[in-house]
Amino acid sequence: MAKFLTNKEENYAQWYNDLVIKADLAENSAVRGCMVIKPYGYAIWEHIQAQLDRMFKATGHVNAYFPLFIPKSFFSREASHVEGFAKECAVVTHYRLKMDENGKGIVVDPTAKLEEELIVRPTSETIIWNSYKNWIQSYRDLPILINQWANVVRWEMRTRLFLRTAEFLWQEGHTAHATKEEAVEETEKMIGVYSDFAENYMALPVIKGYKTENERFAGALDTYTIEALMQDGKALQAGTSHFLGQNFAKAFDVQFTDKSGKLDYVWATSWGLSTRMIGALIMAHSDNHGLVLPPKLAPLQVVIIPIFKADDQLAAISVKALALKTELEKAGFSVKYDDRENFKPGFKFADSELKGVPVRLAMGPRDLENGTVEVARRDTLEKETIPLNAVVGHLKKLMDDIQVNIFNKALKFRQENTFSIDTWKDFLEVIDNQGGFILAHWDGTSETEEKIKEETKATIRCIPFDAPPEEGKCIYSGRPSGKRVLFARSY
RNA sequence: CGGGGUGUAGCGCAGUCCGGUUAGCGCAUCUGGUUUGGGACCAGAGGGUCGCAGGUUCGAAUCCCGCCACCCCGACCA
Repeated sequence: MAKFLTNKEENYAQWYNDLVIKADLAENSAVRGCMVIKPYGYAIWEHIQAQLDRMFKATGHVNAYFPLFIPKSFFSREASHVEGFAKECAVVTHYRLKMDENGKGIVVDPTAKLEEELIVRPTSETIIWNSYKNWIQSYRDLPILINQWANVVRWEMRTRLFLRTAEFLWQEGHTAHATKEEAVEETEKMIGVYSDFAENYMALPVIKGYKTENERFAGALDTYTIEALMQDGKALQAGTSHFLGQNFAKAFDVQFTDKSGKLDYVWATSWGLSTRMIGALIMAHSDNHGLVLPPKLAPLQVVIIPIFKADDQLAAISVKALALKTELEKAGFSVKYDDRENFKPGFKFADSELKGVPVRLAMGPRDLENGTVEVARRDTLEKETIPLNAVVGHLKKLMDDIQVNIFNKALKFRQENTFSIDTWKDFLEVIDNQGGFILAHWDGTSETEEKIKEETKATIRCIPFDAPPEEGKCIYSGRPSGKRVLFARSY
């Protein structure tokens, strides 16, 4: 079965790579570390975008667009921000090429050196706050609630399709507020939007929490995260929301007059979610047959496959199948009729599974005779035959079932792979042998966190929002701790 | 950026150690025919700057030098 894919039990990393390529989501490009997102993969991103965009608008945000290039001087304004990103920035130094004087090829024109070098944005806080400075004078100008859909560049050493690429697509929200409380509320609201999106659209259960100081965004006072567990027991940070305090306002001198006429710095947040989510989607749900996509994000929800011997048979089936396609489309499903004549049904079945189409309908002579259609669901691979006139109603319910089922499956997996650990010995045992999430006590110091990372490669993924107070001793140092934090090896 | 591996037709590979006809094989593609309820078969055809650039040689996919890309493992990160 699935002879074109590496089994995920055999080699999970290879299975992932195979799947991205074979399902036609993306491929490597001629540029180191950069991927080509192919139409099928991009369609998934478009669904992610469309839904998130609706959710951003519903929470009062508007879209805008800021430049790809950031003057180097802007970058150095916020100290910890520069430090965080300096090592992975692409820099534009020249603005012109010319023909090589020795006649061969084209070279950078050394006379066209930029006076001030430009950084290709790894994130846009600085360029955006430089604009906000001009937009904000009074409390009446606040809040500013802007999102941008953009590409960013982070010069990564080691890349993997979707999970970590030198250039990736994302959205970044950047908001400005009059009060700390309002900014914190925004930060919380947006991690809530992400978690709602992850769980209800991606069918991906996530744990919301605070990042530790070590794992925090460069320049943030507080970073909130949603953490998901992949099928190989590694964690993946699926979205982050940052409370930036007044750091960027101070760096760019953005002050406003409040109601009482007093001058104060503006409070900021930023939040982002990237094409990495597609990697999460793959690793959370898919199997050895291929992708498993949640109906709410699948580019194609239903594929109809005709089964026929002779041309006149195909013609008869096509009439019914196309009528069904129209009916399903009217009901809001995205449907493809796969009447390619150069492939046998078996191939098409396998192909629809590889691509993760949630529901497959097969229609052959038998069905024509009986007025039925065969319905196969991708998540469980179960098949059943139902009357043609009941298909629309059936699929409406089935799509919901699939959406819920893959969420529950992922949730069950997470529950079975989350361990409450109290001794260092058990911690090592679990990290090395099964992976997964570990809930354990931690003394709250960066030193301990570093030591644990060095010795086990596990990091604190987050301090869960809902971690109940519980007296205990740090798993590593034995010092007192007031609650458990979430450890895992991560992507 | 360090260690290891790979690069030969669209894809997967053999050939490279030990240089020597016209660079092969499978899949895919095209044509014709037979097929079609879980990855069809037969016959024929097309498709190659052997990753790129130098060098050694009468002769280089093969040997030498440099570069590039990808994969795996580390360090760094969303």
